[in-house]
Amino acid sequence: MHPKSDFLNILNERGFIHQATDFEALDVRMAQGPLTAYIGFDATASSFHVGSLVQIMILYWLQQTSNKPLVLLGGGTTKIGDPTGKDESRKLLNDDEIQKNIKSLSRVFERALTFGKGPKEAVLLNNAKWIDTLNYPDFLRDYGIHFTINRMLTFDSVRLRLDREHPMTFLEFNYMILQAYDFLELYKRYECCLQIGGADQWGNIINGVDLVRRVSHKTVFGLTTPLITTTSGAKMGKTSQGAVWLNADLLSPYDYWQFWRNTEDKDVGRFLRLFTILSLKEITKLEKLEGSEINEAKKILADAATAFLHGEEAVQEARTTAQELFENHSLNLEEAVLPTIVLTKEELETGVPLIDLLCRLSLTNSKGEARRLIEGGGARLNDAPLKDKLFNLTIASFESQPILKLSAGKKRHGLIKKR
RNA sequence: GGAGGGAUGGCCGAGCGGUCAAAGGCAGCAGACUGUAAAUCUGCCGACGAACGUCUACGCAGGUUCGAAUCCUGCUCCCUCCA
Repeated sequence: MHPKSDFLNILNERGFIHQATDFEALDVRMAQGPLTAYIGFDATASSFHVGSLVQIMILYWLQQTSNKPLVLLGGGTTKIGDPTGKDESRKLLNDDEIQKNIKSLSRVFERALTFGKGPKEAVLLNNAKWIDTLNYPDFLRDYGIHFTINRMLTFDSVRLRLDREHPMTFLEFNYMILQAYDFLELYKRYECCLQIGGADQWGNIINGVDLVRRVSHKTVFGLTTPLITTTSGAKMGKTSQGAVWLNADLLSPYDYWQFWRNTEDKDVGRFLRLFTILSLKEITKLEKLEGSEINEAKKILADAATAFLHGEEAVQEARTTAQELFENHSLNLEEAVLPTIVLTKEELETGVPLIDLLCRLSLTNSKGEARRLIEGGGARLNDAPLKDKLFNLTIASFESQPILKLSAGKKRHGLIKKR
């Protein structure tokens, strides 16, 4: 497969393509000149996590290849709840929560995309704008007529539920119609003729393609990306501390950097292609590294992925801290970007239990967990294992240094300062 | 409307009056080995407490019992069959 258009060529080389409605025709169209494409996102949480990063990268590449990306945040559709891939309906969010989520979600695009009114500038949209004002009977007459139940029942999102004998409400059943309508609306407003989404969105996407053809008699396209898992088959990005969030207030750039640094060997090449904007030439070179040398590639992956999201400055901080922490074992505690707590004089006089410190630094989620960590030998103060679960931190510990490092295991660390 | 089956910890799934904070698996955490990898082995894996322990938890609300995830009643939701 050798696509003629820059965009599809890049996507193809980097492993972004799973399925397309008419790949050849789309390629011809894209080779002719810029086009407008959209990706829709749910507003069910206040931040994206790494699972959505593939789509964000694609928006970036769209813009880099002179196409116009539309970012659609589903203020309207989130109220319905996408049943795709779920066995049970989600609890519904109210308008307030959705509004807040949209605001918080949209920040992620600031660094990846340039927004504006120009031909290749991105536009951020909220489908509540057209969905909230729909009139039920009119909508049914104008668009309901284009959907048959027979066909709707064959879509995975519906069929799997039915097969498993799980209930699907009429509300959820309508989701695909509304997503199809989004595509039509964007076609009319922006001449958007390509929708991209994850592999699970295929059904929703082809419904949109069909609707545009039926209503406007135009051919538009759909393209899906593969579901990204690690080589071990696990879905990417969950830890005991929660999901790998993209917003810095939920996951610090340092932790984000660490996430990529800890990539499995076998995933490095694939992830470099997908989640960084490094040239393929460079990636090919990095992929050839073997044995422990592949760690260099992992660092570059972490740098590049973090830079894309959080900027160069955050990378420097994260990398310096990581290097001192893991390689030189000489952490400059003054400048390290680790979670930090500051203890008052009074606290140090009475003494602060080690267990509390672990919790306050979010190294453990409960006191019991902290206790177990200590018992298991995973707690360290300035790299010295601390097996006394009743240990009390007092001013005495600060005698030789002003800042202490507290660790849970070899990878998670926090700092303790005194006022 | 009638008859029957079901709802268990983040997920899957056993338990069917005491020995149940609930088998087993997955996920997660820590230790060992390594390369901040994988695989493997070991330990941990509801909350609080130094600890005897206390509290919360087997859909919800009551009840029987010395004692209930387990029995009874009502309710909610799901499934199957009949109308």
